[in-house]
Amino acid sequence: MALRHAVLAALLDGEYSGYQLAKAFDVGVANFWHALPQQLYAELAKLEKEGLVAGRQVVQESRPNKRLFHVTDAGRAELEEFAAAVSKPSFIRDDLLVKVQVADRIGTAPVIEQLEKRAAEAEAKIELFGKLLRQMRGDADEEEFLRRAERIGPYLTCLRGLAFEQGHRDWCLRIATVLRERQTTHAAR
Amino acid sequence: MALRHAVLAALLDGEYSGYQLAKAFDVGVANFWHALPQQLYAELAKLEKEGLVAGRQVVQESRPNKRLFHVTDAGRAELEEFAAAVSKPSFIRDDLLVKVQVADRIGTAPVIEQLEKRAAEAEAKIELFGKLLRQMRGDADEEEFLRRAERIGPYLTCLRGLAFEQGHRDWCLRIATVLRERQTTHAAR
DNA sequence: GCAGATTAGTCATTTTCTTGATTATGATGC
DNA sequence: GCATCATAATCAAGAAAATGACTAATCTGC
Repeated sequence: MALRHAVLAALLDGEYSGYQLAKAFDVGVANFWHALPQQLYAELAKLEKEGLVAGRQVVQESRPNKRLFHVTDAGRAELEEFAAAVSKPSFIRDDLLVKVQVADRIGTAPVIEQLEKRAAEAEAKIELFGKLLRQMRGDADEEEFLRRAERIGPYLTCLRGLAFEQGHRDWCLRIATVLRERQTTHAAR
Repeated sequence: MALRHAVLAALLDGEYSGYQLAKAFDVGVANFWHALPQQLYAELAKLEKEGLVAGRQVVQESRPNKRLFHVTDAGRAELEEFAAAVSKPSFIRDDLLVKVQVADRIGTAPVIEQLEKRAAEAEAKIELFGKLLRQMRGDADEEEFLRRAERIGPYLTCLRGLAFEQGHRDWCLRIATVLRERQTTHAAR
């Protein structure tokens, strides 16, 4: 029961269709969770059956009809319970780390390539998150915004996303450099 | 097929029993992957059946007997293939982020507590990783070590673990402070 | 005017991960 | 001397997540 609460959290800020949620939980903007469309549609169905969210049909002319969902009182209560419960620790789980772990034993070239590709992807996300943050806080500076604004949840999670991507980018570039230099100096193997 | 390669990677540095692996993949030292004992025993069984690892029985007197595993040539080939294949992007997936996302809507107190607990856990890991790094590089300074040492894979992944935990700790403390200050100034809700 | 992208959603299968319980022995703490 | 911890592993069940394929409409670019 994990995606469940992420969906409720995302729906707290308004009505969204499964499709819209899917976009938010996919590339980039997934600043606090990630999931595929199929998972979201399935989770929404379950949540609706349990009365934690409710949907309403919206008939569209130029587009397929859609269903917009919002959190019910029961859903809000569920979220409150969740927020008070102990959270499970978060672990890193990343293909690239496994590859780096063995890079010096089994050929560094392909790993270096991937590190640099990753760094570029991280860079793109950094820019995206930077834009989102600026958008959210408007004219105010950050301190000011965090003190006064009504709604800061999304800003705070986005900050974590930004820091994560910066750390990721820095590490990727550093490791790529280290491996590259060893390639030329160690020459052999 | 992901844990699979993490296990192969871990076994690259020597022979380990399922139990030993389980400890390495559990708390703390899981600097590049995390898994429970049951998963590891299951994965080892599969890997052995496919000939990617081989085990040998070690009879012990003062302890239950154990089986030590090592990577076979086929296993090493599998790892090489894996290292060259595209890696799937890494996503944050963390209960706490979900809670922060909704904290300002549904009671901040329990979330602040958890943020501070997390920060302390991160701090503990930071110290652990710091010790591990010092241990691995011995007398040499980092630059020196990374240029000259035979085996640097585990050092590099540990660096990522360290940076991740530092980022995590900093964010937790910052957000806890922000939420706490809002609690007193915003007073209401 | 047609290919391809975008919006909107569903179904089925498989893989992975988590939870919980169970066995057995020796070592360690008090 | 008894309780508990550490070593070493297995089994079963269930929840969660990932993969792949499919429908159907409209809008956009060339």
